[in-house]
Amino acid sequence: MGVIEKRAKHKEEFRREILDSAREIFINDGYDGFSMRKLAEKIDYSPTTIYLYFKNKDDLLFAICEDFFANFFAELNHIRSVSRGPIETLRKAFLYLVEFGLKNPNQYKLIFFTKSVYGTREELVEEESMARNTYFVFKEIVQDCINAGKLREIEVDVIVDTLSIASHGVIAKNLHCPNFSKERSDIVAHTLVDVLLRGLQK
Amino acid sequence: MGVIEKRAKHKEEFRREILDSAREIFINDGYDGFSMRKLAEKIDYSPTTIYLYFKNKDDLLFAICEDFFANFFAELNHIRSVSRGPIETLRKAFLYLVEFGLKNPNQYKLIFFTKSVYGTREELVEEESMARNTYFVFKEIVQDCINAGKLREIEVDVIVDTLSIASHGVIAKNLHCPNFSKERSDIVAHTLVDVLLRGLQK
DNA sequence: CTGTTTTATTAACATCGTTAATTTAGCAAA
DNA sequence: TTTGCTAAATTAACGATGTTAATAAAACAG
Repeated sequence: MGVIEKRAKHKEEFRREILDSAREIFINDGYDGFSMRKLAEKIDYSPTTIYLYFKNKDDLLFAICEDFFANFFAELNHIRSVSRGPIETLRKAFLYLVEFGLKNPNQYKLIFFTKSVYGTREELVEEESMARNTYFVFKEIVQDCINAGKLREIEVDVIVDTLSIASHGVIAKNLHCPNFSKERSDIVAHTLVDVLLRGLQK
Repeated sequence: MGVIEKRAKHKEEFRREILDSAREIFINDGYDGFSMRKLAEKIDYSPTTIYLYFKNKDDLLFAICEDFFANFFAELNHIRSVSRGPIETLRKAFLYLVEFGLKNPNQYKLIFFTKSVYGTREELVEEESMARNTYFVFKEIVQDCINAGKLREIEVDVIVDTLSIASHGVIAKNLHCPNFSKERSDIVAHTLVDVLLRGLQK
């Protein structure tokens, strides 16, 4: 790209381009491997230019997380609208998260393990964000199962936590044991889901 | 400590002192928060002195991991020698790991989530290390249960993985949700252990 | 006391995130 | 077209990082 055309871009469009390049580096090289200078070189601008569009490195990570949760949020609503019962909804919702993690372990790690992007749960709930919206929908999906009398009467948040524990564990294992094959990851994950849901049902 | 006495120390003793200080910083400030200069200031030596005892930052982390696995290894052997059946051994062994994680989440994170200190499983198995020894003992404990006919006939490594998945998940959850209380962490962890072991038994 | 080895330090290099000061381009009004 | 303003981008720099090279100081063996 020539020097002259640099000015032609609109702000939002360019911001998106930066974000997409940033995500690539973050995913490939991890949080530590990412650097503003590396990103600058990739988009062919000077490092300081990035600061005109993002506050700092963590602001870039935050934007990437919000992107993810926006997609997850939409997917949860879609699943909810097409599936035929609360348990089926829950199973699909949970499997979507795990399968995303298995397909994109580095991104999963980036979002859930690298930094406490959204702070404590209280802080998460206080401030408006796509992560907050997603948390509420997931909780509602579990609550629907309880209301329909399909689950043993366990505190909603405990169930949500148990499921996210399982998901986090699968991906953590996947990340820590690189020669844990794709197929067995899938098998273990599905087995875990079945066991958990059966264990939770009446 | 005065300047003159610095020479009085023996190599091994000093190395141990550095390591203990390093662990404190690693645990309190995380992998990123740790710096050679910070450690140097803490032990009241110049940064480069550390390089006489450790190859680099990651070598310090490696030594800390080996320390942990040495303890874990000894504990597993002890549990094995005092418990009365293979299933009880497995339950205790697994609970020891999870409870260590709940008591020392930052250290657990440091060891299992921060870096791939030991590489792939093949690499882990190839090179002699306390982590390698620990892995083999844990696997043996599971194998003992299978040999005693106490478990459904599932591949040993799958069971080992499933258990470590659960453990990793509990700690990951604990780290990511700071106001996940100690009590509920314990409850969820123990529930998970029971469910898993019951699900695995015939 | 001398020579060698061990231990520690100072200085420096390359890289990082980030800020301040400055230049350049685009555009509207005179 | 020229003037002035604003937005966009850059250069230079600061402080901090991991790490290496060169050097000084202490400990010790002969």
